Amino acid sequence: MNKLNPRQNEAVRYADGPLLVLAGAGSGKTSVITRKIAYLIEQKGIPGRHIAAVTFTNKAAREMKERVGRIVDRGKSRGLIVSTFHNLGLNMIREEHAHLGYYPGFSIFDAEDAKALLQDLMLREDTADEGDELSDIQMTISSWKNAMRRPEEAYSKAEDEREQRIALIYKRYNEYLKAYNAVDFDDLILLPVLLFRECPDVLAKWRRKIRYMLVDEYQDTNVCQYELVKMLVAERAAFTVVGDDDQSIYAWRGARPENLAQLKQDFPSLKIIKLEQNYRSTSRILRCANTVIANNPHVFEKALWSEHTVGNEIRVIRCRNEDAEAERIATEILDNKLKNGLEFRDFAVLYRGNHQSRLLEMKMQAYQIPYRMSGGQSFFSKNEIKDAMSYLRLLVNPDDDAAFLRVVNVPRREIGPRTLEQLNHYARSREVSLFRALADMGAESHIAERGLERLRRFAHWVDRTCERLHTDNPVHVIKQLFTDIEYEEWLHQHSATPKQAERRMENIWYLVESIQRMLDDGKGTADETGIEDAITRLVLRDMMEQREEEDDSDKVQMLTLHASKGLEFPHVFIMGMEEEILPHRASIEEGNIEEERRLMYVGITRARETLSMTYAASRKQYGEKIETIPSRFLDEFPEEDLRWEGTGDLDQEANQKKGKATLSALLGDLGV
DNA sequence: AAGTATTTCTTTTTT
DNA sequence: AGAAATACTT
Repeated sequence: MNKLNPRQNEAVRYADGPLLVLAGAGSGKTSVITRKIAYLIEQKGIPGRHIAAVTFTNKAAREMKERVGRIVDRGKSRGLIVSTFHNLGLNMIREEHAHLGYYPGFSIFDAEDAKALLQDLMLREDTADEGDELSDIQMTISSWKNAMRRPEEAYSKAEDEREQRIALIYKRYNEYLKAYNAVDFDDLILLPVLLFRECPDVLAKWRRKIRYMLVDEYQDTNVCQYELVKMLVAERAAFTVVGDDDQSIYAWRGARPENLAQLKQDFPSLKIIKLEQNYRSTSRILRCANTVIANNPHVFEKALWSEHTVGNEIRVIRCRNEDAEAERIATEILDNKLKNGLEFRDFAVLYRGNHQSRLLEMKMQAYQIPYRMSGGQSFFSKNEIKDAMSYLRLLVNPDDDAAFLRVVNVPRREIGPRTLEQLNHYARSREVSLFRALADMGAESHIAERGLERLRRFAHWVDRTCERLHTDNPVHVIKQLFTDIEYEEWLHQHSATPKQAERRMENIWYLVESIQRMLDDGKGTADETGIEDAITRLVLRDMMEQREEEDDSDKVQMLTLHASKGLEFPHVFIMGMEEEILPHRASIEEGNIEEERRLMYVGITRARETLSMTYAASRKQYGEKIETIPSRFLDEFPEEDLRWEGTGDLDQEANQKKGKATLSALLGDLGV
C-alpha cells in the first residue's frame, strides 16, 4: 500500500465538515476515496452500512468496491453502498415504489425504448412533427428531467412554441411510461428527488440510513443529482466530493461543472483541498496538458506537477488519408512492441467518435494484433440481448408495451404490422396495455380473427411461462423459454454466418448465467433478490465490462476519449487530430470549444510515457473526399515539445533540430 | 406477411 | 461507404 502524500492524507482525515477535493488527473483520487472509506469505518467508527459512495460508471463502482474490500474486513464493510447514481436511485424507487404509484417488476426503458415510445406517441396524437427531429425532442425532455423541470413547469416556462409543444409531449410521455409501469434513465434520479420533496418521512428514513456520503467525479453531476446529494446530506453536511473541472466532458448530457463552485455557496464551511501532484505521466506530457488547458477559463487554478523524468517528445504524425492513418498506428504498435519488448496491453488508441474505430479495427485484424474495443456497442444494445431482455421484461411486467412489441413477432409468429395496428388501436381506446387488451372480450370486434387467434396463443404462452416463473426454478424456466421459442434456429436464420449465430446464442446463455449469479448472490442476505428485481436491475448493469475483466489478456485498447477517462496507459495514440473531428464540428458550431479542449486534456493525461497524435491530410466523409485542417489544439502545445513527422519541409526543419527523428521515422515506415 | 430492391440518412460523446 | 428505413415483389 502506497503512502499518501500530505495533501491526500489531509483529504482522508478531514471528516468533520463538508469537503471538496480538487483532484487533478493522475493525482490518486481513487486511493483517497477508498482510503477515506476505510478511515471512516475504522477510525471514526461509522458502520459501513451508513456510508454511501457514488460514482458514475459501473466500472468505477466495481473497482472501488474491490479496493475497499482489500483494505477493510468484510464484517465492518457490510452494507456499505458503493454504486452508481442510477443504481442508488433504482434502489430507492424499488423500495419506495408504492409511494410513487409503481408496481413491483416495473421496467426501465433505455434510450431506444424511450425513443420508440415517443415516436408512437407522436404518431398517435396528431402532434405533427414539423422539421424537428425525434431525438431533439427526446434530448429536450431528458434535459428537463435532469434540470428537475416537470411537464407543467416546462410548459409555463417554455420560451417558444416549439418548447410548448414538446412540453405537452413530455406530459403525455410520462403518462405513457406510468401506464407501462416503466421508468426511464432520468427518472431513476428524478423520482427519488420528487418523492423526498413530497414525503419528508421517507427522506428522513434515507437520511438515517446514509450518514456519510462520498461522490466521485463530482463535476459530472447534473442539477438533479446534486439535489439528491443535497437532500440526503442536509445540514449535517457529512460528505466528501471529488472532482476536476478540467475533466468535465459530459455537459451534453446535463453535467454542470459549476456544481463545484456552487458547493461553496451552499455550504459556506466547505473545506477545499487540491491534489496537484501527478503520479502518472512524464513531466513533458504534463507540461503539454497544462499548456493546452490553460486556454480555458478557470474557477479554481491548479498546476499539476510530476517528479517523473522529462520523457520523449510528443509525436505528431501526418498521414495521407484515413487509411494510411490506421495503417500507421497498427504498424507503429507492432514495431514499437518488438523494438522495446512491450506488451500489447501497454498501448491504447483514443478517438473522438466510435466510427473512427472501424478502419483501425480492420488493420488490427489484418496484422493480427489482439485488441479490445470498448465504448462501442454495449452488451445490452446487441439485438439478441434486447430480444431476450424484452421477453424477461414482459414476464415480469406484462404492461410493458415496448417489450411486447419487440418480441411479439420474434421469432415469426405471423403477426404482422396490420394486426398490431388493430390491437394497438383497440388497446388505446380501452386505455389498457396491449397485453391486457388481448384478454378483453371486446377484442373480437376490432381485430381480425386470424391475427387475434395468433396473438392470444402468444399471450397464453406468456401467461403460463409467467406462472411457472414463480412456481418452478426461475432460471430453469427462462432456459426453457428460449428452447420453447426455438430462438437458436431463428438466430441461425438471421445471422450472417453460423459462427455469428453461435456467438449470439452464447450471449444469451451468458445473460441467463448472470441472472443465476444475481439470485445466488442475494441468497440469505437481508436484501434477498427476487427474479423481478434481478431482471429490472440487469438493464443498468453492464455485463460487457465484467466479461472483459474475466480475460485480462494482452490486448491493445481502443476507446473513445470519453471512455478513456479514469484510465491510464504507458503508450497512447490519439487519432483524428483534425478540425471538425477533435474539436467536433457540432461543438465548433455551438461554440463550445472549451469542452472539446477538456476532452483533449483528458486524452493527453491518459499517457504515462509516450503520446503520439495522428491526423489524415484528406479523409472520406459520407463517401466524399475532404481536405482536412489539422486540429487547432496542435497549435496550443508548446512547440518545443512536439516532433512532427510526415510534413514535408516543415518535417525536415524540425527533425534537423532534433537529429535522430527522421531515421527512426523511416525505420518505422519500413518496419512491416 | 415475408423477402428483395431502392432510397435516404448518417457521425459526437453514455448512465 | 455503409447502415437503415422505405418501397416494391412474390
